[in-house]
Amino acid sequence: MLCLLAARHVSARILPSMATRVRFAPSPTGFLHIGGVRTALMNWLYAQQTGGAFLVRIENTDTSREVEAAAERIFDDLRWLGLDWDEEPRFQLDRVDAHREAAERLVAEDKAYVDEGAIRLRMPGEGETQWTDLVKGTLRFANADVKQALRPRDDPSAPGDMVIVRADGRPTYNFASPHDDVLDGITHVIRGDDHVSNTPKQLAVMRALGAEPPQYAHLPMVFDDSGKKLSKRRGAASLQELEARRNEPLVYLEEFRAVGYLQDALINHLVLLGWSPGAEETILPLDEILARFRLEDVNPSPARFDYKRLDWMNGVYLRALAPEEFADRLVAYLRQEGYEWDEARVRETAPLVQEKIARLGEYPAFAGFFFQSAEDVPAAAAELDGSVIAAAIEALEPLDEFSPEAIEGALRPLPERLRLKPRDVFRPLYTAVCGRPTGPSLFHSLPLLGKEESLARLTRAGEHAATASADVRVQE
RNA sequence: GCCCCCAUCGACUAGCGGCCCAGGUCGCGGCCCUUUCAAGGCCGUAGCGCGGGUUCGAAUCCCGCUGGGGGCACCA
Repeated sequence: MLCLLAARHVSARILPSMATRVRFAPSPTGFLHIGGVRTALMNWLYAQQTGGAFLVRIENTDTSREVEAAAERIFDDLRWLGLDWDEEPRFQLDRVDAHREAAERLVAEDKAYVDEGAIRLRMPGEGETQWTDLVKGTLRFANADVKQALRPRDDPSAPGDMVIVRADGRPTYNFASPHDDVLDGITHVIRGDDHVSNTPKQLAVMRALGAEPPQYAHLPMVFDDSGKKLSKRRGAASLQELEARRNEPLVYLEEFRAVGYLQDALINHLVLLGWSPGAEETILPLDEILARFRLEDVNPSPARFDYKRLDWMNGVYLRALAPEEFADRLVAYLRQEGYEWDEARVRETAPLVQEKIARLGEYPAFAGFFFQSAEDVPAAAAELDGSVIAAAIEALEPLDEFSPEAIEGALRPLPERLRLKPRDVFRPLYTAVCGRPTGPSLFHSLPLLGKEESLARLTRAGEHAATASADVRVQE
């Protein structure tokens, strides 16, 4: 038992010395899916750990402006996450000629044949195809079953040989992909679970090509909250757009970016989907992940994407940032999201919100009142309390120095004086100043607004409170 | 329909035959702290899908069932 354990770890260390090459191969359809991001991450981690190369291959079927744009977005997403790749990204379509020639060679060797203009690979009808998957262990398929699956359901007399080049000359995915892997010298194919049943077909291609097959690692799927596969849907790339339909779960990396998650938190959360360091730790900075991640330890069962846990984790990372770093991130984030707010003011207010928000995207709603004038701050009458506000005005009015300490000295005694709970005093005040019952420390926010503006807001809110209660009385 | 995979608290997981009347984290509940809200502290909640084996002993090994998922094209 002991030596078995040892062997497992030894093999993981020895294999890498043979210059591993892995690849992430997204298709350029729309946005980069978060499940794909995890696949990319695990490929990248493996390459980093083994000193190998991480390649990106765009599996495009055509070359259009859309493909170009989608590829560019994928590169941008990977760069944003810090998953930098080696060598120039490949485009599958750039190698159609090579694929076609390889297929023709197979025909010449009688390993494939032409059928109604298409080229089909002769598939073995007996025996089985098996491989040792790095995460799933030994996987085996009866060759007869593989063939059977290749026949259309309504045509049991079909040959059951895989088309590798279509009649129109375009190579098929299950031929192009393994051939690309051969051409790129890929040693480890790390990809989603949904490719398991493609693997025997691709191994058949490898075999026919006379190539040494790579190691395979099939990562379990990522499900959404409801336990279904994270589905593709219309992507949204801006905070406003996402807020408009906030009940939809995020699925694309751009969406996670748009609501203000940090790279480190996202990576930390993603790597914990299907893998655990074994020890009782949850917060793992990248260097820690790099030191401890083992592809062999990824567990084979599917995982749900836990949004609440991500929020918690993002908050942890946000709070751990040095204040200047936090401000930098916030400024960059707001700029990216199109807020043209005064940078100096954002920086001033940043320390007041750092401990309060879990995502950078919460800032506009939480601290937007700093960028509004008294008239624009919404007056939520229900939360207001005229007498409390009047007392606050009275306490603040005489202050010469409008400092946090002075304000605290003036407001802190209010609950006791009014014989109210602190909560019943401060919620109305927050509402008056921030437009909602919660916000960053009043003592620190008011000096930033200035005495005049602060009193203006309180006064205005006081009037609202008065008319509101008058309305109520009239109705009664 | 056929093939393949998976199965520990609500979620992510630790567990590799005795150290487990199952541990950690999120969530949820309570209490404390508190200028609102958070954050923080403390306490609590809750799980080995079912049935058979194997074994002195099983969450851990084997078989079956059930449940979930993935895949079955001249799509990628």
